[in-house]
Amino acid sequence: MPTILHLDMDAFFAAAEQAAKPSLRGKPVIVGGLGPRGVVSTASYEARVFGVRSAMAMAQARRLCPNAAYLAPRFAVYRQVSDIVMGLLGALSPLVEPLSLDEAFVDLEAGGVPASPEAARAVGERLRADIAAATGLTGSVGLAGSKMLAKIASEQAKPDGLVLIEPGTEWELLGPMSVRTLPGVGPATAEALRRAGIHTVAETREAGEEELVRLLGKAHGASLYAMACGRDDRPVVAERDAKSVSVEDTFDVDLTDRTRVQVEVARLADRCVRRLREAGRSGRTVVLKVRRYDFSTLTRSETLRGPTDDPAVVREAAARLLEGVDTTAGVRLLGVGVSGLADYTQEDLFAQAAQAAHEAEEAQEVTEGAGEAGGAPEALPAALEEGGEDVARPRRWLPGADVRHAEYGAGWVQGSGVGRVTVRFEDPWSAPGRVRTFAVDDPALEPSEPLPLVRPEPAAGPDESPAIPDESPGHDRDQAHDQHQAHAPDPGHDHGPGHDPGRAHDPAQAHDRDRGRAQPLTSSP
DNA sequence: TCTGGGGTCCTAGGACCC
DNA sequence: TCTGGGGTCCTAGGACCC
Repeated sequence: MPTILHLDMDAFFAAAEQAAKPSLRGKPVIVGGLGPRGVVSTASYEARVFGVRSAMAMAQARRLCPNAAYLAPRFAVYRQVSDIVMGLLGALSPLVEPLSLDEAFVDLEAGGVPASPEAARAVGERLRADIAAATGLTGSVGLAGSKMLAKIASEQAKPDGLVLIEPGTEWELLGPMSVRTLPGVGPATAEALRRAGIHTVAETREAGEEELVRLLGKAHGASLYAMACGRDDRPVVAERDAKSVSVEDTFDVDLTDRTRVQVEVARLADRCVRRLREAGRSGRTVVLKVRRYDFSTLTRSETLRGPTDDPAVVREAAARLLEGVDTTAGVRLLGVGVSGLADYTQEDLFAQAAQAAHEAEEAQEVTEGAGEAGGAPEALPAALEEGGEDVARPRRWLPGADVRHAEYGAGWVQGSGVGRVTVRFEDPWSAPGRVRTFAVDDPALEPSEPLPLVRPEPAAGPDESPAIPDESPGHDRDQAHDQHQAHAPDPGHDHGPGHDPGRAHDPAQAHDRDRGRAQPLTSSP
């Protein structure tokens, strides 16, 4: 019986941008890292027509689709939308397993949905309608008796559809499909299977478990055989505790200066600890990751005597690990992680005491003013340094970013370069807006918070409308927009000078691997 | 202008212990 | 005292996923 539902939002990041920016609807939109080493997170269906795909180098995307809008990801927006969607899933069942911001499994049986195809289909269709109403975006739903099949179903449903796999039809359905369809089969496994003459799921079954174990190892071979036979009893697991926390940066230009490498490792250690603390955790194993100029990657790790969330301890461990790594030929990526996580409360007393002493010391330093470079390690200096080296640092206007102009109201950055920034003035509920250009340091222009994609209900009953956090006061501004003539956008070309080379642009990104045919998006509510 | 960032799980060898 | 046989922890690397 189809008791598992898999939801996958369609071209999530790109669709959210199209919903937020009326001038981009129906046009190719590519969201990802905009720097010289960026990759595509999500391409809208209009961009996929040109061959642009997730995980593709941004440089290649620009060659394939030079007229697309190229935007930096706005995670705050995607998280907001995701929270709304996950909330709708939570209403279906207590057993919801999010896989990412835009994807989740739901155990319908645990939610008391009757075990019939009709009931499952009805729930799925209603969910899709609710998502469209609450977010303005479309999602695809797969329904089946297992996680694997539900996911295959949602893939087939894309975009904006629903597919239910009737129990008893799995064997036939799976047989002709590529081995790559099965979870856990990536490029390496597919290649190993290909060399053995195995291309399809049917051929995988025919090979037999023993042969697969011989080819791929015990765990992998056995699970692959089960999957190929349509057997998948993995349960839907609600909330799993994170097992590690890590941060990494790819640099626009390879680092060769040893001191610079050391500085970056210290910064990463601080960022990592900040995230660790936000999660209320501490960890025992510190991991340093180094990707060299030739893309070869190595990790070095050290396990401490007890868990810590002390930035100085992590920084020192990372620095020690770096000592054993030759970086003279150039480093393209550095990362610092912590694993062996424990709850903060399990922090050993000794470390806690040291930590407390440290913080006291540090508080003092801060009050003493611009303390720098002292032998004493300062905790979390990068946190302050990041935005804080204020004064004359020119503002960076990332394509896609929300802005507000004193006179023209809400808009977003279309591009910037040679001392100018181009802004399109429109909001999620307006008609396509007009473009204006300003000096990058125009005081009337300032960064602003994203607006919700769906206009909040004019406060009727507090219980009625979906919860959209409204953190931007005064979003009903004047702004009469020019209806006609939203000329074709052509943003993003000129992210040109004005960015600091040697520094990564958009460290955080995520993925959206859905594939499918092109189809115009209906993103307005 | 080749190849992001944040995770999970598995394997394999050596240390160490019983 | 010639080569045992687990278990567990640690480290390093790799595949895979979104």
